[in-house]
Amino acid sequence: MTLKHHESGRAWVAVVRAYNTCSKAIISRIEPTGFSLLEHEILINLLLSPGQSQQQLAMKCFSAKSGISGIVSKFEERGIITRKADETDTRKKLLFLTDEGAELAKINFKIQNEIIEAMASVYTPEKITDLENGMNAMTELLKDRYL
Amino acid sequence: MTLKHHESGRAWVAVVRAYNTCSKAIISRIEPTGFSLLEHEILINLLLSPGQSQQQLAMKCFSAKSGISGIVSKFEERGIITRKADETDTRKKLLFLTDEGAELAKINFKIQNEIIEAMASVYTPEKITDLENGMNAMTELLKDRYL
DNA sequence: ACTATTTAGTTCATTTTTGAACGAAGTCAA
DNA sequence: TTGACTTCGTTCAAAAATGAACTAAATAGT
Repeated sequence: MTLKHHESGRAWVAVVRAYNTCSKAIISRIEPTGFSLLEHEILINLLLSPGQSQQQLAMKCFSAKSGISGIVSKFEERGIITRKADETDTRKKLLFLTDEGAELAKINFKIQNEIIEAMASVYTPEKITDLENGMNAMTELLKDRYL
Repeated sequence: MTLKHHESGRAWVAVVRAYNTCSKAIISRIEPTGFSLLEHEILINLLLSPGQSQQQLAMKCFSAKSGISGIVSKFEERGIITRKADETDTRKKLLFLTDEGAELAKINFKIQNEIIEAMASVYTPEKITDLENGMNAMTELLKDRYL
């Protein structure tokens, strides 16, 4: 075994760097809104896909459902989101942004979009699509083989 | 403003999914070694680049230097790493794996390599290089513009 | 040489995140 | 229907990560 990264290792390090740098950029830009990165992601997810359950949200945000539960409760008290019992499955609580929540979410969405568009500008549109397909293929492979 | 992701947004979501899925895969595979993900990354970083300071390590691992400090102290007590004062700057403590530490680090490195090689297999080698270059370009752009 | 500023590492209090246990609700098979 | 099993959300204690204050050491400007 060699003690150096192969091409794939270097490429993955680059992905990790980009991911973390982007996270820091988003965190610093959303800081004035008062939301944490996880809160921000919850808002954006509900803006784009209203009516999700907390479990679904936890999976999409890659965080524990206990954490989602707490933030969602807090947001409900603040009047940012509402929980509606699923009629076909009363265990589930379907989440929706209130009008006020949607306004706040849109602000965060805009900030994030600006950063992501800037990142994407280093690529051509075809390469962007390639990137999406490649990353999705990697994810599926990992899930099949390692999870 | 639309309420849907553009191509770039979808691509970035794919990157985030791949990143998080890969993290989970690594975590589950290194679990038997008893090291956390951050500990794992410290080991691999020191294996590939011995003699780093704690600050450098913190930046490479994208985590707070206080956390690095604690883990490094623990590792030193366990005999996994040694701290050597930098001769030209006595504030700095240069970190090296002991022989035992290097053995452990190699095990973790192998596990991680296997996963990353598998991910890379969905791409051609040229595309891997493209990916690396693109991600590095994104990182530099973000640092320039947002950090 | 002297002060002001910056940098490296530690410590500790706080915040965030996680995981396990639990109750309530749904599913499935006998 | 019953009983076993799974899933959804909550709670809470434990673990992990962070940020600010601090000491010591280096650097820069005067």
